[in-house]
Amino acid sequence: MPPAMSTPQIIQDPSRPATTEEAWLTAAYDVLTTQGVEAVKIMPLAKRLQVSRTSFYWHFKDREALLEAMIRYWEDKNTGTLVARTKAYAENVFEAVFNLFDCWLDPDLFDSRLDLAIRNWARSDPALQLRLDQADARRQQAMTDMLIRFGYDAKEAEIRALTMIYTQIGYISMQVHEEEAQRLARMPDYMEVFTGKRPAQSDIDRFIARHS
Amino acid sequence: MPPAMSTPQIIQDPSRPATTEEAWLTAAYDVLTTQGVEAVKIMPLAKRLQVSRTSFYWHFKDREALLEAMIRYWEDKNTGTLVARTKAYAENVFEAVFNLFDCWLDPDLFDSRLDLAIRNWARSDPALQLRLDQADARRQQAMTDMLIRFGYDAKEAEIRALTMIYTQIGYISMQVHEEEAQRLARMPDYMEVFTGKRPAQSDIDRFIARHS
DNA sequence: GCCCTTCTTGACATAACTGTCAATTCACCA
DNA sequence: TGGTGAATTGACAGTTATGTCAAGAAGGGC
Repeated sequence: MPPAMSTPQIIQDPSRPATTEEAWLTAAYDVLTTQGVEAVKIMPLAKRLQVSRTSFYWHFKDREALLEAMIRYWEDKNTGTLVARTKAYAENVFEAVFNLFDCWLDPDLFDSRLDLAIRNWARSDPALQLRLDQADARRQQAMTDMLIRFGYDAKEAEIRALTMIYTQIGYISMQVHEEEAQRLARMPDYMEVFTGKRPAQSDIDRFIARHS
Repeated sequence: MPPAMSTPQIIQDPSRPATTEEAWLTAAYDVLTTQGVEAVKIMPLAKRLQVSRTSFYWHFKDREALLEAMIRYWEDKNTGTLVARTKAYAENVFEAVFNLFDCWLDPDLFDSRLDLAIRNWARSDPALQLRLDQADARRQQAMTDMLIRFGYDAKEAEIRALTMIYTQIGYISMQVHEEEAQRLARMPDYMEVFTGKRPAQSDIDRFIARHS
């Protein structure tokens, strides 16, 4: 396996990729998130990178290996951060859910485009679907546990966790294009729907403040 | 344009397709909903149908035309039914939202697999994305109006409508596989999250009754 | 029986993609 | 300067898809 497969963090590097290998990875990431797996083809990527198509095979065994690198990156990143977020310090349920909302707003915490791409891809790849199901189960458990910690009974916590998850995925899936400000402004209302309670103005202010 | 393009209802016909043209349509529909547009290719479809690949071109101008038929079918069906459902008779908001839940439970009312497929497809097809955005706007408006009719103020109605839409799409997108019974059992809890109020037992009973 | 419309087919032309391999370039360093 | 390993390349071989066309089958009406 090529070295970069275990450290595909490069993908997020804002600077222009340093090595050709990184260039292949970022290009693949780009196409994967905008057009789906089917569009991740060596020939077009080579054209875009202004590089010989066959040089790809020096860095990666085959197309499969490139795609595997994408999955690794996703696994390392998305679910991990989300689950960690449910365990972050919070004085009340509003603070806890606002912590989750951060993932919604900050691309560094949760890569929603990639999440969607992986999801679509998994639909025609049973092995990937399995990994995805496991990731989803972890996310759901973590969110349910969080709500239970703040006093919801198990059944209600589960439904509310599911609502949050589905809403997030639905939002991503629908490719909503809201103004940043509007999105932020709506958060307190979502909060009320998700928790069933109205947050204190101080909770809202703290949340808004850290996103400005 | 081939005749069937304006009447692709055949897709839902439970019986084995009568004509070859219908066979192409149902096969395309099948692949589209399970594997995505990219997988809708003439050659594999021909293989599956045990028919010559080239006979396709007698029925349809080209691959494009087949895909257009899929879009037409989706447009004719999904948004139309959903919007109609928001206008159905209801004595209170619970009854109204339960009417919407019907779409969730009854594949005849709303084809969620197709909806998801169209959504993914639209990500790499700007023209389709436009049509999809219009459909989404219609759905959202209809649901918001419904909630306003039952006493929610405009802003709250909008957020609650969005939550319902995102939850639905998220549920579809995540390919959840719940037992029919569990799914049904959870509906009253979702109801409470979505409306912010607890439904009367009679509303629940009426809903459960019509899904047995 | 014959024709005409409907539908199906195989041969042909073309394009895009994948992967292998041996030859070549490049950059560094001893 | 010359050698060595890292990286790149073009030619080759193979697969899968698209679409055109002219020839052929199937089945009814006269």
